[in-house]
Amino acid sequence: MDCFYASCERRREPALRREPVIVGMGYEAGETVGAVATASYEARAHGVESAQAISTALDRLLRRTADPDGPSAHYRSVDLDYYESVAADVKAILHDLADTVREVSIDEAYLDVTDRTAWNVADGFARHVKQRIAREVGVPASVGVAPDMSTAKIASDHDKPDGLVVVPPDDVKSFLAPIAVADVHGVGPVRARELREMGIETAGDLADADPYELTERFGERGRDLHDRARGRDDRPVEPRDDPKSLSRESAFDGAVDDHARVREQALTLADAVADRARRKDALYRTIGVKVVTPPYDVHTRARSLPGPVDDPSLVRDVAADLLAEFADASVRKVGVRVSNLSFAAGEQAQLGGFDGPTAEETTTEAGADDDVTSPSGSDGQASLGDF
DNA sequence: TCTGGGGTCCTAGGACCC
DNA sequence: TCTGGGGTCCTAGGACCC
Repeated sequence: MDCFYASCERRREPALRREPVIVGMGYEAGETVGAVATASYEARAHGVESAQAISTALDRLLRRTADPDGPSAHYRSVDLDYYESVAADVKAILHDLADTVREVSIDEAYLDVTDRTAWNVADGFARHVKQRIAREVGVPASVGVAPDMSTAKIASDHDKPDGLVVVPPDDVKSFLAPIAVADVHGVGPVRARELREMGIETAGDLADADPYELTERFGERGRDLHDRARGRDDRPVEPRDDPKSLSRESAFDGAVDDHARVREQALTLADAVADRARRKDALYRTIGVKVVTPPYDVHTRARSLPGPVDDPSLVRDVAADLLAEFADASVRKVGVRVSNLSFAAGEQAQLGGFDGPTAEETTTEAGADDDVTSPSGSDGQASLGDF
C-alpha cells in the first residue's frame, strides 16, 4: 500500500487529499520525542521521511511553507485500530484474488497467482488487483509481478505511488541489473556501506560478485543476497506462522536517571504485554527486558521459565528483577517482551471436546465483527496541528 | 538522521548432555 | 587425569524490515 496510514486518514477525511499529511506518534500534548510513521508523497517532496524525528519533519515543512498562503501540513497521530480495519478489507480482496497470501505487515502482502494468470496477461491481472482495492476500499496500492518474491518486492517499490511493474522471467536479469544495492531486501545501511566498499553499487554488481567472498563477509546472508541479485529466490509464498514474540516498549522524553520511574514504566509495559498475550491465547516461556541507554546503546536481558505460562504478575516480577541490573543507568527507552510462545488453544479454551461448538465461540465471533466498526468513530487522535 | 514501536532472523559463546 | 565428536538450549547482540 502507498503511504498507507496517510491514505487511511484521507479515506475518512477527504479534505486531506492532495495535501501534505504527516502521520506520527509521540507528539501529543506537548511531547517532543515522536517520530514520523508515514508521510504522504506531498510531504515527502518537502524532505519528510519515515522514522524521522517529528520535530525535524515539522520543521522542514514549516520552513519550506513559510508563506502563510502556501501549502499547509496536516499532522495526525497514529490510529492503528482504524488502519487495521481498512487493512482487513484490503486483505479480504487479496485472499479472494490469490490462492496463497503471505501477509507481511499491515500494509504489505505477497500473492501467489501462478494459477490465476499468465505472463502475457499479468499486467491486466495486476491492474484488476489495484482497481478492486481502489474501488472497494478507497486506498491506493502499488503492485509488482515477478517470478520470485524478491524481484516482485523490488518491482512493487519501483514505481511508487500507484505503481504497476511486471517483470516476466526473461526480463529479470536486465530489470535487476541497474537497481541500487540498497534497494535489495536484506541490505540495510550497514551492508550497503560494506558492499560499496567492495565496489558493489548495483544488484548487477552483486550478481557478478564472487559468492565465496560474499559468504566470507556476510555469512549465510551473503549467499542469499547474491542469489536474490540474480533473481534466484526459491522461497514459496506461504502464510505467516504464529508470532514468535510479543513486546511493548516506550521512550522517555529525554534520559531518565530515576530508577523508580523506569521501573514503573516497565511494570505498565509488562501488564500490557501480558494482556496482549492473553488476548492472543499465547503462552510464553521467556520474559525479557530491553533498556536503551545514551547515546543509543541497546541492552537486552531475558530469563526462561521451566514451562509455558500465562501469568501477568510473573511478567512484572521477572521484568523488574532483570531491570535491577540497570538501576544506576540513565535510560531513554525501556521495553518488555515475552517469547518462546506456544499457542495451545486446547489448554486455554476448554471448549469441551465432545459437544461441538459452544455458545462462547459464537459470542466471540460476533464481538470480533463489532470491532471493525467501533474504532472509526474515535476522535482521540484529532488534529494536533494543522498549521 | 541524535533516532518511535513492533517485529524477524542470524551469529557466537557458554553450559550441558550423551 | 585428560579429553573426541555430535548435539541442544539459552542468552546477548546485531542487522534488517515495516
